[in-house]
Amino acid sequence: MRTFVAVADAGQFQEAAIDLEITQQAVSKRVANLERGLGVSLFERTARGVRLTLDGQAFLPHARELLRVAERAAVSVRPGERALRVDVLNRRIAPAVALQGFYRIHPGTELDVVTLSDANVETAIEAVRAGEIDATFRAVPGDLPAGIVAHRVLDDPVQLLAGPAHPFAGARSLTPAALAGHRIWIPGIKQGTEWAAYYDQLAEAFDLRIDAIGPNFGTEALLDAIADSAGLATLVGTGDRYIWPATHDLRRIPVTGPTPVYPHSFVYRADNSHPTLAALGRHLEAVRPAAPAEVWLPTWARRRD
Amino acid sequence: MRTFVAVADAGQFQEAAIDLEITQQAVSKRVANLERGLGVSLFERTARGVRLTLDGQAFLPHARELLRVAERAAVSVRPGERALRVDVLNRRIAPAVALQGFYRIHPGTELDVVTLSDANVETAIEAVRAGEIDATFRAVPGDLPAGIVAHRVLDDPVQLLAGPAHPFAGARSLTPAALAGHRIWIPGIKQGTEWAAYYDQLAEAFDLRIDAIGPNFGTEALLDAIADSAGLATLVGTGDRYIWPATHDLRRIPVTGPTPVYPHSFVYRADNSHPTLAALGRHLEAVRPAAPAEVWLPTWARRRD
DNA sequence: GCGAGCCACAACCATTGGTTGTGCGCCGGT
DNA sequence: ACCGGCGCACAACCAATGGTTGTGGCTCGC
Repeated sequence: MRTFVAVADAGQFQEAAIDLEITQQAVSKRVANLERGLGVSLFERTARGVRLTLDGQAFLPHARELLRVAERAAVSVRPGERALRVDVLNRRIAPAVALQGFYRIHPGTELDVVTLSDANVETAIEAVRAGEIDATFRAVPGDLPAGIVAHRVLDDPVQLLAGPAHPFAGARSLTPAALAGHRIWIPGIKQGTEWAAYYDQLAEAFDLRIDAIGPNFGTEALLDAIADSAGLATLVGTGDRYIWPATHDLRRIPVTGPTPVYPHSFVYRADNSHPTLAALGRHLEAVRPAAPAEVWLPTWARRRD
Repeated sequence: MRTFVAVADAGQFQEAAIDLEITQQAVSKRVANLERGLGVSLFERTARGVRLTLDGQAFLPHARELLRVAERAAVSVRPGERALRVDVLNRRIAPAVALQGFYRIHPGTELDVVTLSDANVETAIEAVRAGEIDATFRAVPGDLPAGIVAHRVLDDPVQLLAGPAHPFAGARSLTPAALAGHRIWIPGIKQGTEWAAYYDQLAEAFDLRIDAIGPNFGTEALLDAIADSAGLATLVGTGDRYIWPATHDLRRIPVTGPTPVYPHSFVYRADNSHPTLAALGRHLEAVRPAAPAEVWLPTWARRRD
């Protein structure tokens, strides 16, 4: 491909060969192979060099695009000059949606969204410190190491997600206290994470019955189960993006009085000068949702930073 | 790359190997080579298969994009299913600009803009008939073969392009008759083309002195010459896109009373059912410029079709 | 008509990328 | 605790690829 583009630019095999630091015969072979593979002729051979055929002209911009994409792919993993790499707990929760919003406003930005495997807030912060990732969205219960900063950019109100047969299915809103004793499952929760710590404290505060999860068959299975159940519901973030079939007829019921919110912080190294990091930080400030009137937060998050 | 994506999808080398119809060892080698080339590790090897590393996660979307682009590149030259291929006389004149406008409104459309080499209207129409190209923008002086249709989509008013020292440099507009006797060069004109036929008739109608071009050193050289000359000017289309340095201080002077217009037709096969062709046709109708009050057209274009 | 310039073909060889065979580590069942 | 199955990596081997040099034929300009 690179050879094809070089020849198209040079207008002759000879010169392209010099540019590529190979022999003219090698260029000839490469182009012949490419033409054979595509089944069309890309150049008209003339006495003074070559000229693109119609197929060649049509192919050229695609070839250039391919080289661009290949270059970007290589850059995406080259330490030092790589795209901004941001970790999210999973790709369906509010921070991932916020990142998508950022990308929509700044299309073409070099941004890689990843998910650390088997990570909790400590290992994620360690990954930030080590430079493995540029930033992470986490709830931060403890203290931060020196050089790491965190901004509370997304306090996401919790909602009940329930099927049509659930007693609260028709409610406009409900209080956390009203949930006492009801069975609640949380999708994808893992012990030892800050996510679990949050729901542990929430359960304790309002006497909720958040079931320890048995085998995790994935979010789809959970949503299926909720849709069919009169006794089972789940808690999700307002900004989360869970997609379920319309036939499930699931309802989101806001929780107020107080509103439990999940305190997502944007965590990064203070000395990271990646330009996209700064732009993303500004964007997150700008779209920061307004806080509900009366909120419930875990003890470790009550002083807002 | 394909192997990397297959492994990422399958979650293990073994299964990817079956999908790709090669051995597990070959997959292992390919991935190892890719990792060596990139200088990073893409997978964590586990007992039950593999899992993407952070670098792998960042790399994966780029790899998918690369495969998409490669596929599109191959399709672009595959007869029968290829992108709409449209010929323009050159990439700077109004039809090319119109195509760009179409692409801006319909981004991602499979559209290839090409330029037939050494073609005049007859050979271009023959190329349309043969299916080499889907459509061409041409002025059509003669009759069309059966099955080929042409729509006058773009009557482009001619303007004088002159340097600051030219006698008409300060004029707001001028009549074609006023140009009688003045030296005029036309960029890139070739004898035997419909382009030349148009200017031949225009010259005859108003007693213009359109110089047969000597050696053609390209448009840039022509613009340079005009910028410095008091006696030399050129005629360009209103919709043309010629870029020149600001220091040249070139001026476009509208020609009216009557306004010579160049009648670009959109020419294609009536039986071509390419969806993009229909969309492009509709777009061209929609953006069709209003005709000036009093126009001059060559005799063969006076009945508008 | 002839030389210069450029591309294609042929012969040859190093490297690559595939195969088969094998070893090792991890997890799960007995 | 041990054993067996599963899955990846390494080694040896071989065919195919992709480079090289050498040469021939074509076209254009002098």
